[in-house]
Amino acid sequence: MSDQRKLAAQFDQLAALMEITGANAFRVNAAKRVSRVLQEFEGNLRELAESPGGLEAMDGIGKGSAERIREWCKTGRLAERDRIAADVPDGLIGLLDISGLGPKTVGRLWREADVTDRATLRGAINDGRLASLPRMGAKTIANISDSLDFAEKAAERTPLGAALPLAERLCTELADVPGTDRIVWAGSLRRGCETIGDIDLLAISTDPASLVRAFTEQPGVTKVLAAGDTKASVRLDDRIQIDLRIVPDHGFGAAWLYFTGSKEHNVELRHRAQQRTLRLNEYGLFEDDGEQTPPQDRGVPPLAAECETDIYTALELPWRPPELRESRDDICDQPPELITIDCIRRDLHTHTTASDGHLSIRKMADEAIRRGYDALAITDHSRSSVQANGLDVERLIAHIEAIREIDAALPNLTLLAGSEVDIHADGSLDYDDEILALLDIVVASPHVALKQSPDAATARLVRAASHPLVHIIGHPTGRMIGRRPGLEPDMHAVCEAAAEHSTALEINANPKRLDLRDRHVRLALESDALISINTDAHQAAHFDFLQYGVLTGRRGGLTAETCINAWSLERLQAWLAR
DNA sequence: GCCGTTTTCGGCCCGACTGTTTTCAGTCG
Repeated sequence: MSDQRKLAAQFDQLAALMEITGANAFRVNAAKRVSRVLQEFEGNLRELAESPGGLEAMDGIGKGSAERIREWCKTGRLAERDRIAADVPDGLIGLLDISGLGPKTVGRLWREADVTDRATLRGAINDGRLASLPRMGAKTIANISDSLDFAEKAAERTPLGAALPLAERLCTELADVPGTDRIVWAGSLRRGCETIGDIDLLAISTDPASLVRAFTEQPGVTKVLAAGDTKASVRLDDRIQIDLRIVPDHGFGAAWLYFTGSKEHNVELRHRAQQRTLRLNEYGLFEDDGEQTPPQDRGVPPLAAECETDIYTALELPWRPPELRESRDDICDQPPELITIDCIRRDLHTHTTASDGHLSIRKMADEAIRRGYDALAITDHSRSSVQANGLDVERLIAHIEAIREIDAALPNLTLLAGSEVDIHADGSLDYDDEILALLDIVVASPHVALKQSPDAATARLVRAASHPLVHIIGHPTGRMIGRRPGLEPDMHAVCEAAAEHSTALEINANPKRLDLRDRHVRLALESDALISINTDAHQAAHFDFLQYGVLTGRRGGLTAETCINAWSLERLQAWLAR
């Protein structure tokens, strides 16, 4: 793990420990913010720590945190974290992840019921210790017990690739409930995050009670967490939480903005409103008349509420696409014209039965035609990928001929004969140059030695990206979301090398990969490197992964101009032949 | 702890829902 990721985890622990011990909430927030900043940071933390004022120049890092970061670089420890951790059991931090348990309750459970982790919490529920505490009624205890079960079953966040189809299905079904005029998703799903904590739905309805009833009584609901007039929450299949909010139609934009977040983006917008003596909440943007009671409860008409654009405009800001509403995004910057799924004209990384795909060349080509693509690259695995039935030179040459033959028979689709060539641990490639020269397109990808050191990974990817016959670096880090971290190269160096040699970096759209990830796309664009969004399809349905790759690209600020899949075919072919 | 076009102190987003208590604290997003 990189320095900053390790240190971010330390700051996260520090924040949790501070919360449990009742530290000032603003100090806790500051520590959480430092953790976020560090997770986003790409670069050499130790170098930055040594340059005077370097750390302090980062938003959210002040004098105190800068000192702590320097301390960690020197000693490998955060003394303040260690000091608090000496008094507080480790297992308490894990209790904060249990829905319904906040820092106050966890602190009480520890001090008053000797709870130190999930196991002792279960024990305290079973032996009645919890019930003896004040403000611990039967319902509260039952809820804690349920949440404890749930936390053990659904430990992981839901991948974008599972959450998006689920949200689409729920919206389609709930749209049929009488009185429902509109229903959409918001939250991290709308922002296109690679994993989703819970799904947020937002609806306009003339009959909220019916909608809430349909929502809480739908098949698969294993727990109703809340069911009010405007808000309901359920757990579905003991797997994921779904929140539903119902708002009046005239305030839809304000609500959609609010529930899309991110939290940090909302805070910034509110702050901007305050500077203008305005007040922003989920009901709209109002004049701030100094009254305590919320304006919507006093019949005060909002200055803007109906659509998101109105609110941004009233705050003298450009509208921002949801994918660019993270803490790293400056609300004042003019967002670029982001790429859309309609811009994509072709897939440049796919597999057939020649290696580990499920369909023939012809069937893959038919699918590409069905989707309106102008070209398709067939890029089966190279010889080292034995587990994937990689092609030796003889098979590859025959495969190239087969691809060219089918290409000749297809007037409306250009088939590109390619290969997904393994990048060896040292950065050399799995075929000799004279073989690579026979191909229309070369996608070079790391598949093995994914635990090598950052320095070795950097050298490996820089070497591959600098190879004159390589067009695209496929899934550059080899990470699998939630399963393996993959390579952790110096991405600046990789992007610089890619830009210098006009090699494109892939956003692999498979939702298990999303590699490049969003922040790496940003780095690539800052270096003027090209991007390619590909699905790595092994069967027809995999072409649908495209949407996840596009979302990831958008989160990185990608435009059609920089994405080779959106170029005209002539431009692409000139670039391939360069 | 961080920050600044009310800048070195004083403020830091704001509302819904639940459970338990009876006016509100805690949690969540």
